[in-house]
Amino acid sequence: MKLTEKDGCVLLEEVECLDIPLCLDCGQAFRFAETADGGFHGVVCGEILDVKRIDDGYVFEHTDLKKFEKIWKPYFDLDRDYAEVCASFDDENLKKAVNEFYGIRILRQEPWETLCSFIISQNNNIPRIKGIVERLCQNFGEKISDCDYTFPSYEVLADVSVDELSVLRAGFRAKYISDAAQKVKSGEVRLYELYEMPMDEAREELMKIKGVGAKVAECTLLYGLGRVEAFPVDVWVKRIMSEMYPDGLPECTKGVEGIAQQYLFHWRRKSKEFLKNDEKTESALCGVGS
DNA sequence: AACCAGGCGCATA
DNA sequence: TATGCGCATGGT
Repeated sequence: MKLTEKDGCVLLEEVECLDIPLCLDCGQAFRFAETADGGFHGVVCGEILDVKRIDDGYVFEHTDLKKFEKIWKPYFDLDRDYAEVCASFDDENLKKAVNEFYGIRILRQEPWETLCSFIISQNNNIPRIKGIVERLCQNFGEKISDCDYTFPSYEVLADVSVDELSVLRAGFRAKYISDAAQKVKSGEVRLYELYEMPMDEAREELMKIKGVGAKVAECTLLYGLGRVEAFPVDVWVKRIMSEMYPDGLPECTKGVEGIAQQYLFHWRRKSKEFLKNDEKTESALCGVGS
């Protein structure tokens, strides 16, 4: 990894397996948007991220080496050797997924933001999840620029009534957000102790919250607490498991199931390889009743 | 106009 | 333990 500071920017070069646009747009984070110049813009831990590709590296705007070490290096999990992890995947499907979407990493997002975002994600679609999260920040976060807001803290949200949360248009999820904020604030849920807690205990801790089941707990542990052994199973991963791994995940994913999951998830959703069959399935389903 | 969306809580057996 | 249904809202 090579870092160079210049004019209030940091140039990042020589990192294997890092595709930042892909990381920010593969369904693990909900606060980023592509800019007109092909970069990405968002807010992380109160810091504005503006990043774009340049030659073989990336330019991070309005930051310096110190801030980069503190915020962006952990956020993009730059100390983990993903090339090595990917190379260890001794499995045909995983190899295809990695080959087509090389550079996906598991983001180390802020735990509360992750928990809250994935509560909102349930029975929901990504464009609307993003809208709700955006309104959450605009209404209850701190304004840090003309158009940027921080993600609101659990302390703030714990004192916002479910009724006041109706501006989010989050539907039945509003009461879950409120319950989560209150339980984290009171210490009933020890969110910031989940980094090293045994996985089963960590899952149970999160599932004390109303609206947090196995899937949301697993996503929080994976994307929020860097627990790469977590394995969220959603509708897409269910498809993968039944289509490709009826007897369970291959041995080579042991300990990094979450990383394997992210590649498989994105591949199964986005690869052209599956488009035809999925359309066929849909039209077949549509045709049943008519 | 039904049906679906990175699920979950609750009721029922 | 295992199913199945309803749920707020918005997009096709």
